[in-house]
Amino acid sequence: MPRRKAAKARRARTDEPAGAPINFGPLANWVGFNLRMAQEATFEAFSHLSHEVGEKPGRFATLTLIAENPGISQTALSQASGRDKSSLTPVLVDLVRRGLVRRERMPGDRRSYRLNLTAEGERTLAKLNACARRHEKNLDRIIGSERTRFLAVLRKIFAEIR
Amino acid sequence: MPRRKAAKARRARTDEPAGAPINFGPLANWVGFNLRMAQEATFEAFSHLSHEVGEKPGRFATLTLIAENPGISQTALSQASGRDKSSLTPVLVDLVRRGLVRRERMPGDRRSYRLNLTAEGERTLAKLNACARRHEKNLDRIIGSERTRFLAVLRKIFAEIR
DNA sequence: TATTGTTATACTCTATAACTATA
DNA sequence: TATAGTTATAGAGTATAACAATA
Repeated sequence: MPRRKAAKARRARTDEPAGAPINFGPLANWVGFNLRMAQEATFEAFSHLSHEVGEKPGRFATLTLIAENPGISQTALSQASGRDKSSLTPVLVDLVRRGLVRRERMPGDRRSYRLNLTAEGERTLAKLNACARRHEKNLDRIIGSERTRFLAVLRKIFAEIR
Repeated sequence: MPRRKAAKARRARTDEPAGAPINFGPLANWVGFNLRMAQEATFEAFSHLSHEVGEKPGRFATLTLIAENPGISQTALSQASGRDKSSLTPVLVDLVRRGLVRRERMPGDRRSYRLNLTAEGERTLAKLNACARRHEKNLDRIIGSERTRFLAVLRKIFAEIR
């Protein structure tokens, strides 16, 4: 798990009594840098939770997108997640093999598949949603009353940064 | 560049006239998800700028940490960046080969090196800092008056999330 | 014995290009 | 010709474990 180290580094900056005081210089004041640190730490925390229910964190978005867009094609799914379709192939092979996703030929166009969750897939997604709720609760505890404003800024950045 | 695709996906959600309206379901309201989307988009934007000056975005933090902590050892540097020391070896080999970093044996302890920027390293860091300033200006334009509060929340998340 | 840095190796995630089978 | 999905392959970035040199 690549995230263990990151956790240790974070602790080094917070818990550590002394040792070697590292200077982050201008980095410490840059939004980009802090955005990255916060995101990595957050992702790592969610990773832990999802591994507890036996899933990789990356599966969450895939399962959600299939659940919310029943019958979606692999190409549409890859576009929605911003990844090349070839990156999706092994993910779907795994999800189908484990019985979480059902893949059927489109009736009208036999080149494409339509994707749906199986009952097992729904159960797994429910478990991941429970993780996400726990995770969000932790974040809410930290963010407090800023939540709405904070979320609005994140969305604005995503929509407008080039 | 893995980031091209992400850019396309973002555009798909914003510019696109129609096509296939993708449902993001509960994902759209989760802080964790939005944090990730914002960070990926931001990192991609900085990537472009740093490639324009012929550097990888990841070199920025490494060069800054060396500049701000002259004579730092590889182990200390790896801890500061939250990566294993073995991950740093190829990075430093590259930076030394390109004449950006000077590596000298510690006088007192001949196991370790002390790292410093060369004049060329300083120049490259200056160029990357210029990128970062441009990048921050873009972010500031988007974030507006929220900046201080937004930054405070990011730092709080990084410090407290587990 | 413990620590610093390197090497060997592997894993994850991603991409591009060439391919197959349809259309 | 064009599109949906797969395969082959590669690259970036990370990790662990074993090692050599030094402490």
